[in-house]
Amino acid sequence: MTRSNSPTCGKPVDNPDKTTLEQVRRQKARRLRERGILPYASGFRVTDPARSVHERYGSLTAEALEAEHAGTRLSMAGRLVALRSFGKTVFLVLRDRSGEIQALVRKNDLAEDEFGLLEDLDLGDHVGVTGPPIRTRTGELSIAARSLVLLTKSVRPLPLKWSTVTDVEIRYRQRYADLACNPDVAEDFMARALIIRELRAFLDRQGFLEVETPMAATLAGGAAARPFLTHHNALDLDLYLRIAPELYLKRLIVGGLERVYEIGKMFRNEGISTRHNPEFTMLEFYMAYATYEDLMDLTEALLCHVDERLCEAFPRYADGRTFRLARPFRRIAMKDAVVHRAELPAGLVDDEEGLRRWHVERHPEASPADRETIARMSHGTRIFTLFEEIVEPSLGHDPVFVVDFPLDVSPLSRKKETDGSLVDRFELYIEGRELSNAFTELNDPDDQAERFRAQVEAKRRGDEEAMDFDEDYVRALEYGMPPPAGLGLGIDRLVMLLCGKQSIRDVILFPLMKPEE
RNA sequence: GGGCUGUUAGCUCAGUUGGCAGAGCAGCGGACUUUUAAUCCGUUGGUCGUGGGUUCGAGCCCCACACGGCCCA
Repeated sequence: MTRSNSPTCGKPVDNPDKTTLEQVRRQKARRLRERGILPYASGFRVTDPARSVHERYGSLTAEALEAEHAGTRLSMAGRLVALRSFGKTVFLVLRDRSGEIQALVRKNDLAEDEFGLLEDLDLGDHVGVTGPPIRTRTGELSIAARSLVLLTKSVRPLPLKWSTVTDVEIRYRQRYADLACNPDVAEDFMARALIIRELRAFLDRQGFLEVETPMAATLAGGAAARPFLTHHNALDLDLYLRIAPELYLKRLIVGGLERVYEIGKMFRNEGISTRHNPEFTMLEFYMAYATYEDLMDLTEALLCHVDERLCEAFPRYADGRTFRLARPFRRIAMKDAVVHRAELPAGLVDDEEGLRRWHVERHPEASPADRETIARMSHGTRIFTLFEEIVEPSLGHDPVFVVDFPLDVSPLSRKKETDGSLVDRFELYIEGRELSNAFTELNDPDDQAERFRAQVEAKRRGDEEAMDFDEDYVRALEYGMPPPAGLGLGIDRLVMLLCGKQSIRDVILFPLMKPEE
């Protein structure tokens, strides 16, 4: 037989003829074919998923079921996850996407050849049963099988009993096996879907329009990151995969859409870690006539709404949390936080030369090249760096808005009217990790052009994450952008946070893995 | 990129000083018409991640590589 090698799954497709367990299952499939039973059937009318059987009959006694439902014919299909045989009575447990239900199979209730099917069933097969709801002697709600059909033979064994798949390498490379063996994992992804659904619901109610902007374009802007390069053959054109939708969404604000959002994949050509996957999902929204302060309020409301819905549907995610989403979230100014946390002498934070010396002296063990980098950074970049070094690790568990970022690290944000070295921007930290980044948008085309020129200069000096000059974007600003504020929020990190996952790979169905071999 | 660490049966894992490759579950054969990880009797199953090296002898020691995990940059 032939099998294709998928790129994410190099070796697991070993030679099936080498494992006895598979040979046995294939042998059973052959036997069934010889008896005229197809091991891979087509279709089955399911009218009663596991959960609905429990919901409808779970409160009825054995006597009530016997008296009122002896003639009821339920129909359910699922994966066989347990089989207990007593010779002429066999208990099956079937799992579908809604839950599990037991089927009681008695020899006397079935046609002769149908009962014989059990000989050739294995854990992992998909089967369909029909029959009335009953309660067994030990009180378990079950379907008393009047018919039993094999729908799909599983020729590769899954661990469905004592053990399960825990090896993360198998879990991420063969997510299908992970999902089939670990119902909690399926629930994690239902939670992810719910979170995204509720983000949309909240924004839709606020009058935002969901839009889609290009994933492949000739410029990669809107964030500091290295892009992936791809190629359009017909146009013989190099294209970048997007690193952020920001500049497109703001073009739509120029166009008058006023409130827009996009949820989609971003691609950043960087390393892999428990918090980074090269492709990830981000929400960005932009709102005309709003400021970053308005967005802090909106963000609090958004996150509290989503979390409330999540915990209603899946209460287990509220257990064991170390943070609390209680409004209003704490707000601190970046410079104040650095001064306070680093216990800087009065005035030093505004003394460019003095702060440089202080910063260099903080790193006596640094290599000459690193000391040179530290010495050369701009004053604003230095304050931002000191924030990351000194303040970030001590932010605590609860949500904190860090506000008033240096201009030098914010090429797209509007300058503060009271202090041109700062911008109207915040980042939201929860559990000490950055979750969201937002600012009042720069809508002055000349200022924007100047910031792009600074980025181009930084790129020329070797900063691979600096942006290119986006002339079309500046042209858009020249038409006039109603003053907006905008926010970006990492969906994967939000799901990690709300669902208590330590690795981004636990919230991405198919995380990037190196090919095996 | 650096440090530490893991890879043994389908799954989860033991494996002593370097001396015949182990367990539970799954599987296979048998008993059993109300079980809940059913039970009982019997039993099969291995390229010890890959490739070298040391040794009379390597799952174990050494080197390289592959793929993971954790920490750091």
